[in-house]
Amino acid sequence: MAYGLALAVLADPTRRQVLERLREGAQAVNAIAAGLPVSRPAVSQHLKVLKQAGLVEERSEGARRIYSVRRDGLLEVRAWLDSFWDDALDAFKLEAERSYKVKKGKR
Amino acid sequence: MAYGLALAVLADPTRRQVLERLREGAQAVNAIAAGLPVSRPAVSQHLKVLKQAGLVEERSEGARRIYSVRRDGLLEVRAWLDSFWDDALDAFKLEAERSYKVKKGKR
DNA sequence: CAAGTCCGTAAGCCATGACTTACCGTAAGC
DNA sequence: GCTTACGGTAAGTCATGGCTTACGGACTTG
Repeated sequence: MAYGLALAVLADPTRRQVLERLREGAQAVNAIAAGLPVSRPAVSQHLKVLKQAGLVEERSEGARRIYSVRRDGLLEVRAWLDSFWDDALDAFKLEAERSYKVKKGKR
Repeated sequence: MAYGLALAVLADPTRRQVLERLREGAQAVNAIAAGLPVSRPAVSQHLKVLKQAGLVEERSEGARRIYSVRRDGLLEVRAWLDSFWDDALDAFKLEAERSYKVKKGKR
């Protein structure tokens, strides 16, 4: 239902780079900012927006804030895209979620 | 590969409304603009951008330009989202495409 | 061919948002 | 307790882009 906000947030290339960094695993803000072409405060701002959109989640670890991808947020966008295949929607969602759980279980 | 452009394009609410109108079937520009809260030229501009991003396609029918959704463009975005499930990606894509064809064939 | 429809493009306005530097609170280490 | 890392927030700048009105070209119809 919040796919609109998520899409607006995913529109920014820097923000997508942040997400891609997090794809490899949860990281602190400094670690994320290292290697990105923008300043650390800029990354902080992006993380705030990503969090509001439900695309990342934050956990405190001492003085550090560890961010990680929140896949449910991405699923909402996926669901909207799937809706363009109309009645195939339900099949998509079910299969997708089932596949994911199966994969996870295997590890 | 062009998912970046597609995401930037999908970020705009009006543009998504245009797409949603087209979900019900191919339409001419006037028909699309009717019911939308913006002017017809604005719709034209959005259609241009949507076309550049590969999200719609255009066909001429006399003086009218008929636009329709180009699902392959949406699939690129889907594929990128799926990549956040890493190796589950291939399974998703295969299942999704297969499901779609099955559904289509049933009609 | 003249009048009317369809729609793309140009020009200009204005709001939004991405970025920077500067600053401040909080936690950790010597 | 001081100093140093960590990172969120404020303020200000600047570019981007979505919208409008005005215009012009292409096709259709009488």
